[in-house]
Parts: sequence; structure tokens; C-alpha cells
Amino acid sequence: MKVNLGEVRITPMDVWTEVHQGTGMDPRLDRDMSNCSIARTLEVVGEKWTILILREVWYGSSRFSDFERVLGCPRNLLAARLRMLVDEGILATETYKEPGSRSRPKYVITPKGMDLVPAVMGLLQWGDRYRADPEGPAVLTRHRECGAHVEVQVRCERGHAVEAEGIESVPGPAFRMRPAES
Amino acid sequence: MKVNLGEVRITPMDVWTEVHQGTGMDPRLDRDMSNCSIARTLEVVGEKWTILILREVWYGSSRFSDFERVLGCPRNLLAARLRMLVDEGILATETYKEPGSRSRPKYVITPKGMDLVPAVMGLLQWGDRYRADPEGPAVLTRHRECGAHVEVQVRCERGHAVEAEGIESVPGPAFRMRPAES
DNA sequence: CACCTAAGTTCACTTTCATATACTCAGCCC
DNA sequence: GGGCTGAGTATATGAAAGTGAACTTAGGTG
Repeated sequence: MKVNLGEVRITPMDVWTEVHQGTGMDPRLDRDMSNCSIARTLEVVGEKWTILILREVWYGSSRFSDFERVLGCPRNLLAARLRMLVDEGILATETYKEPGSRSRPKYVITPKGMDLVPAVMGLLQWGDRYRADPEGPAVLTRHRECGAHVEVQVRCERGHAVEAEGIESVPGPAFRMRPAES
Repeated sequence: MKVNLGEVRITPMDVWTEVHQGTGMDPRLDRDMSNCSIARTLEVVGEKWTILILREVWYGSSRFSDFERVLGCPRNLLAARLRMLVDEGILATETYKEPGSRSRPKYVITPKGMDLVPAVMGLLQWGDRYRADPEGPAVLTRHRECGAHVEVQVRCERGHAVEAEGIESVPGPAFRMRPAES
């Protein structure tokens, strides 16, 4: 490995390609993963109950009491998670009014929340394969228009189906190295 | 079923709820979701650090010290999570030997672990869209064979691309209702 | 006007997580 | 055989999250 200390400025990308020559990520390098999109997403949906609340929204629940009953989750946590999901723009509040009752808030999903569907479908799919009861899954997902079973797939922009082994991870525009410790 | 096409705006939520009336997914019914595949998967990968450890395995790390350095995770937690992932068959241990050192364990991913890739790609994709730095993502994923950007897609068995709204969830073979409380 | 209900809040308690430090263990090197 | 190294284990302490029960709130009903 040659390193030019003169006029040439060495970018993280240079170091990257130099060290691992275009294939993987070298574990010896001190990558800064604080801006990793996986970690950032988990900051929002990584707490207990959050994804299960979203599941219930997808399955049709919208009221505080519905979530509480089906999830068995403590009210204070449920309130905190719902507030957070609304703050993040994943859910939105509307009002509903049962005849003979005052109007109360309900929770509906936003487009930003809908964009979490592929991730959660991935969890569902893995659980269906490896952790289902002997008789099969508790819930089936199918295409509303044609009735066929729905799944998540990894594909490239050109439409090729991609195996997990065929995914190459390379540094993006916000890639950073951690400063060397002194 | 009454549909008011005049004043009332029909949302996807409304359609969703209508469709699930009486099919078991009605929010008023006491579904038993203890065998939900999403919840079951989260029992395995839902703890803090677990998915980030898997991310590092995909990026090429395999040694205890690599995980510790790049994640900044406490050693005792790291040891506990690695043990759990091995117990679950998501990682496996092998040995490596640096010249001049004794042989030590390393962690490699199994096919069962590889099957979590679509779920984690979904998290990555959402983070790239909604939580990336202004200049873009830290890591890009591309198809090793053609170089094109890789993404997760929801598709049905017949090959149709499916919108999140086009997914219908229906009770499967292991669907259960919760026994009525007495 | 007292009571009911959904949607919370408050509080006491327990478990888990984070952080830090110290310690072990097994082989290789000198 | 004493030191070095990677991979842990052991322990302590504080912070955060989870749990369960009691309490509050606001409007509608009898």
C-alpha cells in the first residue's frame, strides 16, 4: 500500500479502494458508522413495542384502546411510543366520534410510515420461515389485486434479482473515517 | 357496508378496515398475536446492538475486537449478543490463526443469517430516504455483477410490484383468537 | 349533577442497559 | 517463566426502559 503525503489529498474513498480493492469493507479500518442509515432507522423504530404498534396500524387498529388490548403493552409506554411516532411523522392523529361519545384522537399511518413496510415485511418473512408454528404462519400477506402471496425481494435498479451474497457495500457520499486516536 | 361518496373522503385506512371486517383482523376482535412472525423475529434480533452486529458481519468484520472497536459496544453485551446469535444459528464460530498467535474464534454468517438481509436492507433504505446526511448515505449498496444500485421491493408471487396499500393481510393456518375473558 | 368511558398521566417498583474497571485464560515469544 | 495479546468473564454503579396500579380529565348520558 502506498500513501502519498505530498500535494495529493487522500480521501476516505481512496483509502477505502486502496485497502480493500473494491470488494468488501476492511474491518481493520476505523470507519465512522455514526451516520449509518440502519442505526438511524433503529433510533426511531428500534425500541420495544414500536414496530408492533405499526403492525397493528397496518392490521387496521387506530385507537389507543385497540393497541392496548391487542398488544398488552403498558399505557404509559404506549402513549410515549405513539407520541414519538407522531413526532417523527410516521403516524398522524385524526379524530373520530362514536355516536353518543365525545370526539377522541385516532392514529393513522402516513406515507413516511408506509415506507417502513418493506423493512417490516422482511422481519415477517424471516419469522414465517424460521419461527412459525408447525402449521404455518398466523397471518398471510397477499396481493389485493391478484391474491398471490406477497414477499420482499432484493433487486437492482436494472431489475436483476440479487442474492444476499451479490450485494456489494461501498462508501457513499457521507462516508467518514473515525479520526485516529492520539 | 355503507360508502358515502359525497362529502366523506375514503382513506386507504377506511378501505383496509372495511376489507378486514369479520376476517379476524378487525381491531375490535381479540386476536392472539403471540405467534406473530414479526414479534417472533424481534425476539431474536430486536435487542439493541444485535442488528448492528449483523451489519458489521455483512461489512466484513468477524472478530470480537473488530465489533468492539467499530460499534463502541460494551464487551459484556457484545459477548452476550454474539452468543445468542450463535445459539440461534444466525452466526457460526470458526477459528482463525494469525501467524505468531494462538488460534482464536471468529464469527461468520450462516444462510439463516443471510436471510435477514432483506429486512435489514429495508431499514437501510428507509434511513437513506429519511434520515441521511444532506450529502447522502454513508454506504451504498450495489449489485456486484452489474454495479446498479440495489433495493428491496415488495412483489407478489406472480411478479407484480406491490404498493404497501396493495398488501392484504388475512388470517393464516396458525391464526388464533384470544379466549374471551371471564 | 353524579356517573361512565377513552385516553391518557403519575408513581412506585423491577429489569435491562450503559459504562468502567479489574480480572482470567491460553498460547506464543523471548 | 514472565510478559504480551485477543477474547472474553466478573463486578459495581448509575441511567434508562419496562411494568402494574392508581389517579386524572373532559365531555356525553341518565
